[in-house]
Amino acid sequence: MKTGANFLEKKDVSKATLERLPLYLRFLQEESGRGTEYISSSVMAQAIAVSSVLVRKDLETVSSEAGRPRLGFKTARLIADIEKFLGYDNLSDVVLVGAGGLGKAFLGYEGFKSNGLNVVAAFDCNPQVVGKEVAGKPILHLDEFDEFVKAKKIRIGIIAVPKRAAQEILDKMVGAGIKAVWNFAPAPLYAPKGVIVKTEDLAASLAILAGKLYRLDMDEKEKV
Amino acid sequence: MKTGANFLEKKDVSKATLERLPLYLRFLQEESGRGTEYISSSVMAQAIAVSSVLVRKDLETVSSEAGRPRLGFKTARLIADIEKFLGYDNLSDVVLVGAGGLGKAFLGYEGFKSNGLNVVAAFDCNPQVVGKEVAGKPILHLDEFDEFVKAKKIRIGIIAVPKRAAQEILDKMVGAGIKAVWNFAPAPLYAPKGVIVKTEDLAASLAILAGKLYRLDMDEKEKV
DNA sequence: CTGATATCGATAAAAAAATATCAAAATTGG
DNA sequence: CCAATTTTGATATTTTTTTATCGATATCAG
Repeated sequence: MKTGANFLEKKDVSKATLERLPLYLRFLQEESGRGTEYISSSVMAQAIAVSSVLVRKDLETVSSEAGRPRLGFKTARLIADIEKFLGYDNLSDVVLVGAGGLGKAFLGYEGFKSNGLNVVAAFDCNPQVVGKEVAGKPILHLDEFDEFVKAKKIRIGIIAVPKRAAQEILDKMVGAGIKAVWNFAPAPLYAPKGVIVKTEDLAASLAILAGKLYRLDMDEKEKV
Repeated sequence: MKTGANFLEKKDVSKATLERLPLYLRFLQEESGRGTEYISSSVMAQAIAVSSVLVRKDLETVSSEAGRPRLGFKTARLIADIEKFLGYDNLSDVVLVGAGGLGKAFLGYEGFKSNGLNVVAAFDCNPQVVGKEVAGKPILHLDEFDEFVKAKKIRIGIIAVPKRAAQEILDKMVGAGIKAVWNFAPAPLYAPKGVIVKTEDLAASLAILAGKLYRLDMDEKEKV
C-alpha cells in the first residue's frame, strides 16, 4: 500500500535542511548584530553542532552567492537569502483558535514577528474571554471567524483547542480558505489535499526526551 | 537480529522511529478504547499516513511479541510495549522554570500525565507570581530551586524564560542534577556531556510551516 | 611578489531510512 | 479437513542524508 503524505516536496530541499535553516538564520542574525561581515561554514557548524560540510551543503541550495575561499560567506547576504527562501520577507498573518492557556501564551509569544509571522487575532466560544485582549491582540467570538479570515485573506491557522473540538475547527479553517494549520491538539486531523497540517504533540515531544534519558540510564546499568 | 535476552538488548532505534512511536501509541489507545483487540500494520499505517512496511519495521524493535498472520498485533500488548519502551511506565517528575505565559500554559497543559510526565512545580523570580498556584501546581521562588530539585531527585527540566536568562538557568539545572532539558528559549544552549538538551523553537517551527505554504504558492504560480 | 594557509565546492563514499517483494504462517469459510 | 486469503517478517533494493576527501582559489604575511 502506498500512503504517501509528501505533497510538499516540490523544491529539492530536504526536510532536515529545512529545519536547520532557521537555526543558521538565528545565529547569523546574532553575529550580524555583532558586526561580523563574513562568516565561515565551520563557525556556523560549531554554533549549531553539525559538520561544516553539512552547512555548506545546506547553503548550496539557498545561497545566491558562492562563499569566498579564506573568508567565508557574506553574513548579510546569507541572512537575506535564507529569509527569502523561508518566505520571511513577506509578513504572514496568522489566526489562532482557542484562547485557553496555550492560546494566550501564543498571543503573547514574542519571536513570531522576527520570523515573518503576525498573529492577528484569537477566536474562542467562551464568553469569559471573548472581547478581551492579550498582548494587544483581540479575542473574538468564533462566530466571526469565517468573515474575519475571508476578509483578511488569512492562510495560516493555529489550533489550540481541546482534542474533541480540533477536527471541527480544522474543517472550519479549511472552509474559510486557510491553507496551513499548526495543530496543538493531541489528535491526528484529516484535511483535504492541498492543505498542510502539522500536528505538534507537546506531551509526546517531552516524553521522547524523557525516554532518551530513561534508555540512557538503562544502558549505564547494563554496563555495571 | 541480535542474540541475548530480549528485554535488555541495546536498542538501536532511529530518531525517526522514535518520533513515530508516540503517534502509534496514541492511535492504539484510541482503538483500544473502542474495544479493538487486534490491529494490523496496515490499519496503523493508514492512521498515521506511512507505509505498512514501515510500521512493521518500527514495531520490530519495540514489540515483545510477534504479530500474528491474518490478525495483526495484540493492541493491549503493543500499547504496553511502546509505553515501556518510551519509559511511560515509571512516572517522571518534571520542573519548570519561568512562569510567564508559556510557563503557565505548561502547568495547565493536560496530556503530560498520560505520557508518564508530571510537572510538579514552577520556579520564577517575579514576586507577582511567586507563591501563586496554577492548575494546582505551586510557583516557587528560584532561590528554592536547587534544594527542591535535589531533594526530589528530579531529572527533567523545562526552560520557559526569556532568551537572555536561558543559559544561566540551564547551568543552574545542571548543577542541581538535572539530566534532560527541554528549552523553549530561542537560543542554542551549551550543556556538559551527558546532559540532553532539546531546544524547541516555536517561532521557527511555525515559520517552517509558513515557508512550505509559501513555496507551494510559488510552484503553482510557476506552472501558470 | 611569493608562498603558506584557510576555506570553499565538487565528487565520492558511507550510513541511515524508506520502500518493494515474496515465502511462510495461520485464520477463515466452506 | 482443505483451499483461499490475509498479514507477517525477512531480505533485497532504492532513496535520502550525512560524512570524507581533495584540488582549486583567494587572502594574508612577510
